[in-house]
Amino acid sequence: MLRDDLDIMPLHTDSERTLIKDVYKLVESYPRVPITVDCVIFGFDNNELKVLLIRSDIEMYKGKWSLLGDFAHDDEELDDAAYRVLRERTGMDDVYLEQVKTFSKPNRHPGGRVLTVAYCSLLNTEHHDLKILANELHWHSVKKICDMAFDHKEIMDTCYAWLQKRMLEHPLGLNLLPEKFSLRELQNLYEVILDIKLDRRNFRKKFFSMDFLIDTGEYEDDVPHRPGRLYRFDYDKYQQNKRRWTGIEF
Amino acid sequence: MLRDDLDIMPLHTDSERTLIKDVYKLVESYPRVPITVDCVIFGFDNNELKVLLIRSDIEMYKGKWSLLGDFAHDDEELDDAAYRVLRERTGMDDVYLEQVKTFSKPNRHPGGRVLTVAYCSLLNTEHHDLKILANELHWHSVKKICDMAFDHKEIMDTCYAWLQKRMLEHPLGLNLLPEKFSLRELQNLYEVILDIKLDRRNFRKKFFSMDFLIDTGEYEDDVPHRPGRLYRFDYDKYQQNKRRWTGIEF
DNA sequence: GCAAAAGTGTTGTCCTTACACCCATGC
DNA sequence: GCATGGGTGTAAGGACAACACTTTTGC
Repeated sequence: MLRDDLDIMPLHTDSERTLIKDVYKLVESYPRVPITVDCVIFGFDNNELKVLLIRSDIEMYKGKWSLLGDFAHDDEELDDAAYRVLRERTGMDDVYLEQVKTFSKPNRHPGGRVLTVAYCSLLNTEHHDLKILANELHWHSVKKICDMAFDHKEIMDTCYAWLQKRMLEHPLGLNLLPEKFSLRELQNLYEVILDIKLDRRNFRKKFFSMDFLIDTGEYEDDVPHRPGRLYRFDYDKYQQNKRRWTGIEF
Repeated sequence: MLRDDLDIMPLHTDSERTLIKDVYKLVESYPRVPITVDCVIFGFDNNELKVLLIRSDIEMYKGKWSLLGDFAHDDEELDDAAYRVLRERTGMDDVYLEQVKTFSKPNRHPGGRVLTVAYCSLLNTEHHDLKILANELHWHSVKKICDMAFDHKEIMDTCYAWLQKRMLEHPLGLNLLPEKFSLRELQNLYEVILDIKLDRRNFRKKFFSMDFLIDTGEYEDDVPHRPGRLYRFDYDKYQQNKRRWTGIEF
């Protein structure tokens, strides 16, 4: 077929068109828009999925809760901006972070058009208790929160749905648990986030067959019943077997 | 636990903080960035996955191929901007279009910082032959294309990977076929895009069991062998059963 | 000793895979 | 009549779901 040849077609028509030489001038002619990043930072505590929020400092949203965000600095890649927000607010480096979606409704910000790029972050609440009381920064139950500033509820809902889907494809949830965890904790995590009930025996079988849990030999402490074994996530083994991993199905 | 009470916590500290009253001034203080949308428009023709490209009109990318894109107009939502680009270039409304990812490397555009939001679009090449010859707009084999302007190769690769994954979750591929298609065409589509080989009988069984193909009663024409039946996609039935749909696995 | 959760195996069912032969059409 | 792909059914194996009892610890 003729079309197959297009990739090596000579540049016969370039000379007929006017090419743009001054790319700076070109870019200058584009309209410009303020850009922010907003981080939906999930944590898991007390058998609930939590999200880290701050009180909005905008008068018209007085009392409402807001995602952690900031505008993107000049020449700052958006991933870096999101990491910066995380670092500034939680003091944590090295957390799970992924871009989810860009929100662009013209009236989503009352002060004029502002685009925002939503990021989803997962972290273990135990490591971050120290800074929580400053700045009205608090963990909120994802299920209960409803009154949020801007379109932040919509952004949070989008990220939650994204997380639910994503958790079935990768063992992301482990980012929400402490380094050592029991299988019960792991199962609770899946049950709560996916809002389903699972059979304990089948759940154990499934995860053991995936073969990336390391038995630490240690046991739970401070539980009013028989303590369970504690496991660690074998990140290397997961990376190796990643190709074979096709996801979880419940 | 105490944290459960946070959602109904009184606004005791609001009075101590300075609230922002002038939101316009706030937004004005943000740095502004030019935003574009880029559409990765896939088509399926001659048993190949194709992508619709235009010759770059920027001198330093002379001869290279470029995605179809444009800057976002003032107060234009990005989805609308992407639709506008599609409409202007292909004359088609009502095509599949979805936001994929935002690209923000500071040096991705030689004329200065420009963010771009990538969209993936799927359309049936048969309907768009008319406008293809204008403007150096052409369909290119996704596998063969390599020399592209800006970071458009990376964007295309990202959208292609996204499509591969997404096709297993939803019957997206049907957007790439004509309204009436044979099962052989459908299987070719999956085999080519996912780069796998499938058993013909099992493929048929799988799709019939999904129960959203309507037998038109018509048959292929112009084939040098026994003609196959033609089917249509039952969009309504798919919508109804969407909840039960958990994806395809090969 | 009692309450509460940990830990463990088996069976049936369903879904997936592998595989071979006849049929309709164009030439 | 022959080449090409269309159309169909079955059997074996593997994955998943359902299910109950014993063990260990705290109190």
